[in-house]
Amino acid sequence: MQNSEALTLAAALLAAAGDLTRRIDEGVVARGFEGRPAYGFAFTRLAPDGATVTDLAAHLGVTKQAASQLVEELVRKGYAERRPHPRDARARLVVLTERGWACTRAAEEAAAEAVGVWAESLGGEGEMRVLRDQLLRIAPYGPIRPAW
Amino acid sequence: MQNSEALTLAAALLAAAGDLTRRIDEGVVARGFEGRPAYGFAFTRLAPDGATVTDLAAHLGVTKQAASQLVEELVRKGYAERRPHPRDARARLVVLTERGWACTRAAEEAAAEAVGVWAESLGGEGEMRVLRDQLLRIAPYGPIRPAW
DNA sequence: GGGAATTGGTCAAGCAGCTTGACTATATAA
DNA sequence: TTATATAGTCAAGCTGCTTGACCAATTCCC
Repeated sequence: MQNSEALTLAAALLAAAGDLTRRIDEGVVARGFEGRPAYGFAFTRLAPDGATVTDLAAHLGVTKQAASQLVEELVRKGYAERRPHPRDARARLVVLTERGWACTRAAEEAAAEAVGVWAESLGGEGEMRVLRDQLLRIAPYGPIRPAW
Repeated sequence: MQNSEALTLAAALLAAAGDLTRRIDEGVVARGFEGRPAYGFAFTRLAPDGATVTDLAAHLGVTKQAASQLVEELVRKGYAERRPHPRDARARLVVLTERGWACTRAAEEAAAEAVGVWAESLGGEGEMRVLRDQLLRIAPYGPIRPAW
């Protein structure tokens, strides 16, 4: 692959990521939730059993101070709540509220909708799975932080 | 594709884009240039024949004020210069200097290097071309702005 | 056990990079 | 000609992040 092609790939990746992020955010807003793009990706970490601020920071690729501010925002808007951590009195377990779950489902729906549009461009869902598997092999657990 | 899978795809896309952006930026710095990630993507627009501030703003997905500040930065660092536009006295054509071309090549090299690492994970360059073509079909001319 | 080092979380201040708003100069349309 | 649109810049403001300092709880290790 030529050098210039590689930079084109990077640009395409960023354009696609930006497009998807925007579509998901718009979809969430259209479903009656107020939010910013980071919410959806925070939810994916909080969803199963909750997470600490430090976990969330690592997942999003920001400092724990920034993650703490995000959690404060989520709590203020009623999407999450802080509970004492069962095994560590320093830590607090951040879990989704019912409204948080609803917003999570909205984000997932919006994501599915956006991906559906893409599937048409690519000619089917099979291709989407291929794309997803390729991406997951590239950056399986990387922090989700595509900002410039 | 299930809704939760779609959100996973989005996360993987963002993680991959973030990983690549970081690698390219580090590679450019390692080659002796000071810069931030936006530079490389500005260069891809300026490279062929130059561009106006407004062109650049559209390409990056920011306001023309932000693009103007970026150009000011590029000029100050010796990567670009402003010339009178041949057919429009309001506009100014921003073109790369020799140092700007050198930095562009460094960015392309860094991108190729980063993509090379990926190619190993995916099992070959052919797969990378598939990935690139898929992404280009998804967001062919979208603005390059993956921030949250 | 007990002191040192580590870790989880928050408060405070600062800043980079973007935005909106206002304005000038040139170009285009009526 | 007059009015409207476009290219660019200046100025101010704000959002979301960072670094630095700090306290409380935990873990390490002798």
